[in-house]
Amino acid sequence: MFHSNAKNGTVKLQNYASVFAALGDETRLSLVSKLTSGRSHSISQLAEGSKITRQAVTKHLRVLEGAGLVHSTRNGREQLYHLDLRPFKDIEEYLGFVSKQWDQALSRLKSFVEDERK
Amino acid sequence: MFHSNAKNGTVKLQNYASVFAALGDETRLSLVSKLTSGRSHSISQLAEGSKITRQAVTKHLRVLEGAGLVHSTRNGREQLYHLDLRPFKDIEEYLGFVSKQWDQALSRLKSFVEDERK
DNA sequence: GTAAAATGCAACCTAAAAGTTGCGTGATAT
DNA sequence: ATATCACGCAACTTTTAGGTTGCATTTTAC
Repeated sequence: MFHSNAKNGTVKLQNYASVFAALGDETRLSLVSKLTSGRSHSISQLAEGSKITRQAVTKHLRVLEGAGLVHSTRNGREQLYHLDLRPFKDIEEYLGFVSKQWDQALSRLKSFVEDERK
Repeated sequence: MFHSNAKNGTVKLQNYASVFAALGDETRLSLVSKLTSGRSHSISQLAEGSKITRQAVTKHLRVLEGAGLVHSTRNGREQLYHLDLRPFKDIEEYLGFVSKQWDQALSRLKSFVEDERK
């Protein structure tokens, strides 16, 4: 199954799935929420106050990075993570597409029923 | 972490996570895509042509149902599934919220830098 | 009334996800 | 120079996800 997005790039369902899956975890959602501050955050910053270990946070960040939701750069001994909005926009668009399909299908069904009544 | 949506209901991050997680699987995404036709589909209908067993499809449908993305009704010996757009709208809104936070944070940072230069 | 269809349920298997501990290695502050 | 900070990596454990097979139950078609 395929679907073309705004920039006319063809995106496989698989790509969407990996982005959704990356966001499908409370810990990662709260990491994302911390990263919306605009600034880059180091792993230690992102891990402090957390109930899980720094190493576990690292794993989550790599899942997010694998889905393209964040990128990282090194600065001395720190690894800095920041958001990339593009995949967010992509799935937002996909969700809009699903809604649109559904709405159109419903209105087709509705007019079909109305035609049947005549 | 909390976030209020359009209908002023307070939604926990956990709820979003379960919706994202439900969509974070290729098989379930293609089930959703089948269900956008507007009509209800039975489990057997949804399973035919699939590489996995009918029982596995049932499990996926229950994950979707658990996240509120689909609902089911019984009709004789058939179990019919149909989409519910609300959770789709919810996470679409959440994604918009994240983008907005990020954009605002960036513009604050930008004006901060500009102030520093004066 | 019997066979076939549609489903539910339980037990089981396997692989992956989520998390831990332990240790090693560069950067940095003092 | 030497602690200490920030991190990477590897091994390991536990839990969950995804999938299967087998069988029972309820509808429905003929």
